[in-house]
Amino acid sequence: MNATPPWLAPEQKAAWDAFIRMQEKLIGRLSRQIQADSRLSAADYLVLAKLTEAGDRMRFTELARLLEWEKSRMSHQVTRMAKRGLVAREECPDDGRGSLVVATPDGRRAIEEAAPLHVENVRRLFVDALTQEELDTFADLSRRVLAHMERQPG
Amino acid sequence: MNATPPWLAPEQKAAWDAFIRMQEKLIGRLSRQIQADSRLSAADYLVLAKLTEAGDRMRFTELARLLEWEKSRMSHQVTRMAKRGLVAREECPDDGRGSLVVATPDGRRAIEEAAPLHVENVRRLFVDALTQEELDTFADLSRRVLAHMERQPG
DNA sequence: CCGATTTAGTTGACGCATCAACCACGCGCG
DNA sequence: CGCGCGTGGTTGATGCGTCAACTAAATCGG
Repeated sequence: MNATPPWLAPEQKAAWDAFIRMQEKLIGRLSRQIQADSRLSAADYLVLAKLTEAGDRMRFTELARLLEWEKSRMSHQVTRMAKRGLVAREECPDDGRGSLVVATPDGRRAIEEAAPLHVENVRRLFVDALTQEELDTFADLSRRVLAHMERQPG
Repeated sequence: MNATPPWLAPEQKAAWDAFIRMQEKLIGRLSRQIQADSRLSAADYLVLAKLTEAGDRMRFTELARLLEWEKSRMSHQVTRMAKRGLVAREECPDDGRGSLVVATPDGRRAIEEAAPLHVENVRRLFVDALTQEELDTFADLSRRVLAHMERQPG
């Protein structure tokens, strides 16, 4: 007896639906805004943000690790960005296999222009929706879910 | 004076980061699980779920409206799904421009197989992470953010 | 009834994400 | 030394999502 049923209880489903709808709209709007406001995609933004935060030059794998991206994803992304002049690849002196990713001046300029606009959108769409206390609660629950997931397989 | 600064306060940034990290991992895992557990993509799943919920046959635009998808996205998706035999397009008798999307028997079978597995993953990764009270709080805050966004332009 | 506009849907190009297969270098061990 | 393996990274195929441009049918105003 007492097998878990193959559906969610209504209150559980309600919570899940609310989260999914919010999350989709929020992420969707923000990434379209980045595109529209700057010459960067959301992915470009993330890469350049990490990269410039760390002195404009980083080991490929380290960058992938910080973003929690697969190496293949990172590689494709760097290829596209290099083609558009936002970053460059450099050989790694310490390790013949390795490569370094470097932000170009143009890449640096692009993120410096994009960042305030993006932050403003995050504020407008998300931060301003809740009080600080509510934000804290929300963050706390998010971290709980994250921690829970990290204990789960697959 | 009192211009909003071009960055977030640390407590605000902390909340934002926690949410983003959780959301990325959760959505990523779930959609990879759907792919692995069934012959459906996450997008296929959503389409077939709505479609079968509504009697296996729906007006194209209505389907797009329910999922809050752009028509172009819907159209590409239906094309891919039709190619794989999960749905079919039919002409709309009432409106010469219109088209109907119909779940095929194979599509119906696919979602019936996939649904319990997906629900179980949602439960395992998300629902089980929190108490019902916490889920309610989380849902409430999500709905508040959603409502706030809907009052915002762009 | 005719022309203008709106609505329904499609298409092509492009960037993004994942998977699987692959290449190349470094390193440890016999 | 040389061989085998792990690691660092690339590549190609395929599906997804967006934008902009387009076709065709419906509808509205005169």
